[in-house]
Amino acid sequence: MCPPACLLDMPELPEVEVTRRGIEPYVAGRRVQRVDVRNFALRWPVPATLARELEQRVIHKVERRGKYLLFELDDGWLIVHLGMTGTLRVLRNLPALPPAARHDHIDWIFDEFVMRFRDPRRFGAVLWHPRASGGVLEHPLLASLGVEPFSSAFSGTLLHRRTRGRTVSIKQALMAGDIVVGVGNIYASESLFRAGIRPSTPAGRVSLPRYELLADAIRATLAAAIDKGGSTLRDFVGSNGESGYFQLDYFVYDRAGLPCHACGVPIRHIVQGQRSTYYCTRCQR
DNA sequence: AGTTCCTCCTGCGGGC
DNA sequence: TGCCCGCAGGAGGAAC
Repeated sequence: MCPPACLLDMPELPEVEVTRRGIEPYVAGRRVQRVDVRNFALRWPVPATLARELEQRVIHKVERRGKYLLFELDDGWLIVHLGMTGTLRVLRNLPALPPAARHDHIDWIFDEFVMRFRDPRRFGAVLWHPRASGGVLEHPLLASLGVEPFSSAFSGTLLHRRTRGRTVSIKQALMAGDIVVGVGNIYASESLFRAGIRPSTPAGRVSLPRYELLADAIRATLAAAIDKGGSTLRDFVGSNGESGYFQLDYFVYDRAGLPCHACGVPIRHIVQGQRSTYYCTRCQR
């Protein structure tokens, strides 16, 4: 069972979006003075040229695609994925800048603040995509991603169409990221509860009306999490080294054996694709 | 093409 | 108290 502290360290789309909103006002339009890479061994090696590409260059804006953060510069994009335990923080109190701790792998040093990447488990990634290689969405990691859940392209119809003939469970199909992005392990369980769909149902056997409910449930779940994060945004951008991640009151996630908030039946825990799933045996059929 | 399995890494908790 | 072991997880990539 995942201990509570672990839950605070799992960035899904809402956490990534809240991070983007937290740092964008600081870095947009600002010039990177220096880049300090202390550990190049993330999920993929940090490019040896990272400092050379970024130093003395201006970051124009910060966008998000799925769970990837995209920092646009003149000559290319800095791509950051937070993995499981990654955080990006803005440290403004330079005279009292905390010394880099064991898992503080990269600092981007600006005139008036430092942006620091911490990632204890190093499942995160920090990459560079030169403009000469095309738009950032052509990057191999981004090119085949599914649609954004808040875009007009995302709908029950899309979920229905893209799952015809698929035998994989609906929960695993949601998490795969090739149909819709940003629905990780926690919010997959939560969204399926809201939609009243059993996570083990083969994706190809979920009806269109139920997919319409699911699309709404996914948007509602993610939006609620982003709102919650927005209300605690100040905790993200501070001078201390705390995580700052937020946590919704989950309907089912990590609540094995506890009563369903809707009907009181104990929440069940199963494993799908080596990942924990939680659901209500009465509310989800 | 679709599905399943493996892998990276560290912190935490259980068992002794 | 301390040590060893096993597990969790995002998601790409290999193997069917």
